[in-house]
Amino acid sequence: MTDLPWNRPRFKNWLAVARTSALWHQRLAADIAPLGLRMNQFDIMANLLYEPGMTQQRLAEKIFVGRSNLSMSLPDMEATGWVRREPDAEDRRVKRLFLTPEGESVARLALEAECRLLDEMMEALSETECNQLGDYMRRIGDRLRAGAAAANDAAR
Amino acid sequence: MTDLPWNRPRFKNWLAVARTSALWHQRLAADIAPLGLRMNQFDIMANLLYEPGMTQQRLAEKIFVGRSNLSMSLPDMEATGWVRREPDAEDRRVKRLFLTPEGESVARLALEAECRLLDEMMEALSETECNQLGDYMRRIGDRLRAGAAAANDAAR
DNA sequence: TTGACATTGTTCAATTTTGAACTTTATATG
DNA sequence: CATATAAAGTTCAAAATTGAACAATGTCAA
Repeated sequence: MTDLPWNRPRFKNWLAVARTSALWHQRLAADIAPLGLRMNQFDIMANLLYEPGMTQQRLAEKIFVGRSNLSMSLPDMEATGWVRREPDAEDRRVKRLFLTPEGESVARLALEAECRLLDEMMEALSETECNQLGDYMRRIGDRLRAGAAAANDAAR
Repeated sequence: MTDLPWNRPRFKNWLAVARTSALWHQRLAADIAPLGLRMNQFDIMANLLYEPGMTQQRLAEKIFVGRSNLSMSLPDMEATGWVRREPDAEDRRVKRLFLTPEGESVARLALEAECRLLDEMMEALSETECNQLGDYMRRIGDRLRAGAAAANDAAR
């Protein structure tokens, strides 16, 4: 492969994925900013709304961030009154994370904003196409995770 | 909308897009790290390989980053010997960006790594499906851009 | 039980990223 | 022409993010 990959189908098509995701990230960030939320915080809160009681460790993995990131940002969110951390009864190392009522209502507002954006952009696809899109991305994601695990094993 | 959106098709499917993109970002970052490249630098160099002579302004837009970001990182990359900046003849405000020969060879290596990763993960899709994926994402991207433009006009 | 190892979360300094103010140059309008 | 406004790039301090070292707790095998 000495010539450039921009006309390879896989490359070109994935570029559309990467670009559109980045654009979406930017738009969503703008849409939730009025709520006083940054993307990082939104990720945290949406995950806690979906799965209350998460561990910091688990949350960090889900949002692709280091553990220290949460150690830095959670105290702020706790001070703001959005998040509550309570020590686990069984394992005294772990802290379990919950949204406060105020945190939950902010999270719901942000999710509504996300849904509005989603509705706007997903108008471009039929429901069938939308489902196909999800299917394709899940399949690719599975491959990626398998590859990451293999690379991990090799490094071990 | 008082109940949670996780079982809405649009939400669920887009979540797969967001998650898989993030995972891909992480894997690619790991794969190019041995070349001494960070993702930000890779984005810069790949774009300059594709379109030499870009303006800093234009490059910043393409990689979704502020102008100051480039003002900070380009001098480093120039010092490393990967990038060259030359003043535009017609407009003395702009600097045009080029890869040096060494920069180009690093960029090509990184692109090869990206192609390997792409081949690995795109095995999950047939060529038709891969093209559909690109098509869907381009259509969504168009919608997003239209919406962003509208929001911009409204703010004006 | 002990000792080695793994896991969870924190700390802290270093790196990266950002946004606002600024300089310089170009463009448009009266 | 003169003046106002816009655009390109830089600077700088503030904010966000990271990774490595660390403390505390849990696990497992001998």
